[in-house]
Formats: sequence, structure tokens, C-alpha cells
Amino acid sequence: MREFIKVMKALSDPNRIKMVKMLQRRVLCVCEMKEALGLAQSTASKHLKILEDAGLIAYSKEGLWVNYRLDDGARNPYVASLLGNLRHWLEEDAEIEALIARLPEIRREIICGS
Amino acid sequence: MREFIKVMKALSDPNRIKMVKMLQRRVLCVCEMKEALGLAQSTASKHLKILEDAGLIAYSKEGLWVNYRLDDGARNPYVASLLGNLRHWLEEDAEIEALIARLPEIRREIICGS
DNA sequence: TCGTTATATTCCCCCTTAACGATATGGAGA
DNA sequence: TCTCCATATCGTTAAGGGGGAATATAACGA
Repeated sequence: MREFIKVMKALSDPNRIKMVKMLQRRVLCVCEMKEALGLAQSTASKHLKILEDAGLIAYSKEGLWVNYRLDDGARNPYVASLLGNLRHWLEEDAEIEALIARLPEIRREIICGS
Repeated sequence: MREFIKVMKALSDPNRIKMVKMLQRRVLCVCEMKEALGLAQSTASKHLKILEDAGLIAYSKEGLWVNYRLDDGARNPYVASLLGNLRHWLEEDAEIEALIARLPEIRREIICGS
């Protein structure tokens, strides 16, 4: 029950849903997320932690960057099914579509290199 | 997106999840829900409204009673799939099992007749 | 119409959560 | 070791959500 609720709550926030939908396309770091969603860095980091705690995403470090990707679902029994559905759910959502369209412009070398 | 979030939020509360699991067994009225979950009548009614707004459950009136049942999923594109998964999800949960076991004793004639 | 009963709504309290800025952490390079 | 930079954590604030008591609504019977 706790695990189930954790996943449901993680998917109850628009910014976190957008994060998942973006990660369906490619791996992203925190600063790319923050840029794409127009959030403060701390806010983006916290959202990613919530998704990670729920077993929806995983990360690996690469130097200073932390690369986030979708989880394979092995840690949480509900994740695989939900991520499977989310592959096609919300694909026609206007906000999501706009976000995905902007994704190619969001590149860490441009955003973080200052 | 709004519709999706509405369903996720509705399924983010333990009492509402229990309501859905009970409704997998049979139709229930508000006072039966309130009794089964140990909630105030107003609280039970509010939870049921949230589930109904999300398209997860539906109701029909029968005299003074309001019978709640699972929705067929026609109103919300995410509901059918989620309710399908919830048929087997959480079936082994200790709290849910205990609740389902007590369900036969929860009868409106006994609870409401005063 | 009036009373009764099941349910819905309102009000208020408390706790959770999303947001940001500021600060801390930790890896890479000089 | 010192600095820089991406990320994580902390502190605070404002909004949202769950809880119950009290009240309103609605349907039935007399």
C-alpha cells in the first residue's frame, strides 16, 4: 500500500509527469530539467528525488553531472505497468507536445556552461 | 493532463484506495463505507465525491440510500486500465485483506437502522 | 405538511507539499 | 589544497488536503 501510494503521489504533479515524459525521449540532467520546466534548481532536484524514491526513475553520475533515466521497474511492482501506459498516455497533451518539441534545444553544454 | 492528475490524486489516499477495493466486491452505500473505514460520515462522503469526480466510481440513488459502484471507465481514459490493474494489485495487502474479510458483516440494515 | 433518515456541504483545524533562495556537498581540475 | 560548478539539502512561506462537528439537503412515510 505504501509503495503504491508513493507512486501515485509521484505521478500527481504536473512537473513530475513532464519529467517522466521527457525521460521517455532521452536521458537528462538536473539543469536540463530545470531549464525545460522553468523551475528553480532546488525544485527540480527535489522533484527528481521524489520520482527516484518512488522507483520511477534512476540515475547515474558522470563527473559533475547526474544523468536521470526511466527505471526498469524492478524496484516497485507498480512502476513497469504505469510507465508502460505512460508511453502512450498524454502523448497528445498540448503542454507535453510543446515540451517535447523544445527538447532538442535543451542541451546541458549550452545551459550549464557559463 | 488535468484528468490524469485527478485520477492519480484520487488514488493517492489509503482510505480511497480501500473504498475502490471494497467496491470490487460489491455495491456499498456511504454509511457502510463510513463503518468499514471508521471515518466520520462527512469524511466518507467527501472521499466518495473525489473518486466520483475522477471517474473511478459512479452512484445511483435508491430511496434514501446512495449506492456506489465502480465506474465502467467511459468517462476518463485512464480509469479502465487503472481499475483493471487494481483488480489484482493490493490483493495481498494485509490491511486490504482484513477489510475485505470484514465486508460481509458490514450491512446497511444493521448500521443505519436506528 | 411534518418528521425522520441517509447523504452532501460548510467550517475550521492541522499537517503535508510545492515553490524559492540560501547554503552545503562533492567531484574535477589547477 | 583551493576553486569552480552541478547537484543536494535546509529554511521559510503559501496553498492544498484530510479529519471531524455542525448544518443543509433530499427522499420517504405518516
